[in-house]
Amino acid sequence: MPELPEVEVVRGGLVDHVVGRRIAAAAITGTRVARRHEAGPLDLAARLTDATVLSADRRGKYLWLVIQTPDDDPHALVVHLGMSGQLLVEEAGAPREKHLHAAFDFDDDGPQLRFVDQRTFGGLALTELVPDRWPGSTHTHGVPVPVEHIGPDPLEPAYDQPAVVRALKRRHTAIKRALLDQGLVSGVGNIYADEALWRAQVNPLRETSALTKPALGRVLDHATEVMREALGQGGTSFDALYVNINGASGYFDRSLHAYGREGQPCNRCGTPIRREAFMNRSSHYCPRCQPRPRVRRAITDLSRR
DNA sequence: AACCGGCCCTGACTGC
DNA sequence: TGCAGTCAGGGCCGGT
Repeated sequence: MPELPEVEVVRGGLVDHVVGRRIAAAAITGTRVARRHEAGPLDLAARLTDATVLSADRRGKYLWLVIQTPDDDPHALVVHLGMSGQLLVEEAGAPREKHLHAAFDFDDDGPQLRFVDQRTFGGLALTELVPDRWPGSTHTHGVPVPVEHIGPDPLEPAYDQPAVVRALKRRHTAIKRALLDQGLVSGVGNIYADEALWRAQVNPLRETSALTKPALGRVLDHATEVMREALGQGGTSFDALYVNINGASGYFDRSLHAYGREGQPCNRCGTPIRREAFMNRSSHYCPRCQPRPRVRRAITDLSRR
């Protein structure tokens, strides 16, 4: 499941293998992959033809190629990998993958760029670039319109952790839901949210406004740290012609303390890790190190009156 | 306005 | 063996 570290690995692959090349032909299969491109798949393919890739950029889990056509301003080809999306760099003659949705040929006759996605939660869209509203932004071409509402991720200079802590203090929602809200801080998905909360010893259901600012800071510090560690390991595991999202699989095996460990002993205290349904997902936590919040007194009192 | 739940999608797995 | 049901979850959308 691509979260920030996996998407960053893919971005690095695009920098190495795609940036600087000119698209000669784009083939989009079906309509679902381009559902966020309002003008449809044929328009998307047509407008990418003869476009030169200027850069590969990322914020959180959003990835985009800045492309330049001869008679237009730079635009963004936004790529979201969703749950199962992959970008592959392969020879044009390579067998078609079962869930191949898009293929790009380049005018240097080098390898193709392909978008493969089994579950098509991901997709492609060509959008305008707008100035980034966050101070300290390093996105020199701006950000795509669909990324405007996405908060900076912890690995970019525009990330302002004290500001995020202040925003969390004003929220009245569970800390895990807040971590998964990409508008506040981006890049954290279900796996790293569970890991960060385990490391910080905070229950996923704790109210953000009820946590102290130092505790909120610790949660964010751990989220940042766990993603940095995953990136450090994931970045070593793809070869030259294969830009893969699965760089973190080895990391999962060795380093996860909470996610996917239901019933196994907590690595701090030995208590079996518990899994609970939350937001149509699962939360994994140690019931001893991360005790459930007490009854929400204010809400309970109100309901009794 | 903030918050929350439902939905999309397909392959792997489980239980009868 | 086959088949129905469940699970995985990022992001968007609509209801409260």
